Amino acid sequence: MLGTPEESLMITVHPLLFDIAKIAESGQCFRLNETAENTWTLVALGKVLRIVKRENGDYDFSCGRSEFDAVWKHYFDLDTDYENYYAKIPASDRFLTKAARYSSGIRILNQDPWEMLITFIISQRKSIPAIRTSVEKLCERYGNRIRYRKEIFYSFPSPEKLARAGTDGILACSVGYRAPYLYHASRAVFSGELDLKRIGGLGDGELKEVLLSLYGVGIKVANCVMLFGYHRINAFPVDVWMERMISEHYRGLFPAEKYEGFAGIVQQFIFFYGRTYAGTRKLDKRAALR
DNA sequence: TGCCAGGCTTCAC
DNA sequence: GTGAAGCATGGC
Repeated sequence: MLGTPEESLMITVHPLLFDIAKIAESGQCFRLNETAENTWTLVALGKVLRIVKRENGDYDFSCGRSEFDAVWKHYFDLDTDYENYYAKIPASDRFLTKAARYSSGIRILNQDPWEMLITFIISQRKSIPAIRTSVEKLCERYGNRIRYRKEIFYSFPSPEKLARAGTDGILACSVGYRAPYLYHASRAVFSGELDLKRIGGLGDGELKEVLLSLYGVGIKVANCVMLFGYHRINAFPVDVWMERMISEHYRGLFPAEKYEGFAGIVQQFIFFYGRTYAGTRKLDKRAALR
């Protein structure tokens, strides 16, 4: 029996400074999961992509060259030379140097602004595993079915689907008090009152202003949407982990102006380092005190 | 079982 | 303008 086209397509690449495991755990995307040893499955842009990491560092992407070049190369930000960013971190900042080294391979993905808006409204006061759960419920309930290698996945729901779901429908996805926020955003986009493509043409300041005008979107969520949905790499989201790191290592004041133009990338290094490495140590300490 | 989580809106003052 | 209270619910 002949396989489907998707089964027969594969491309092998070896991007520099690219680590899919770290990206999956970096807190910027919630639908990239390690589904088997050295194998990750991504649902994004209405597609399913499987990525396998080989022992020699090569990556197999389950798509053809044309799709890789047209879609995924940009999605994973593979045209950007991250070496430039690492080079700009002064050795005098030992903490940031360590965090950047630890986070080496993370890239800021080019994700869908609509998905980022909804996902990061959900994210407030939720842990990353809990965000994944809510997002997945939302997709299963209101997304489109995608059949891939005999498995069923679900695309991210459209603004129309969520707007028609209403607050009660959205509430069934474990989003709690955020349901009205999600409903309002969905209505705004579906009605055309908020044109996510058009605002992509605005400058950073104006873009942030528009995002902040949405019910349920504050400074943190606006910065996340800017960084992860509009690739405004100077956006600098500060959550409880960032506050913790800044408090511990910068006496409460991070010199973001030193990293003008790419502060968001530096932020991602600190966040990832804080939440995984330093965060684990913190948990270990707690366990030791019990 | 209780605490915490990629925060925001509302309401006193 | 500023600070505190209240908010739903899953994961550990």
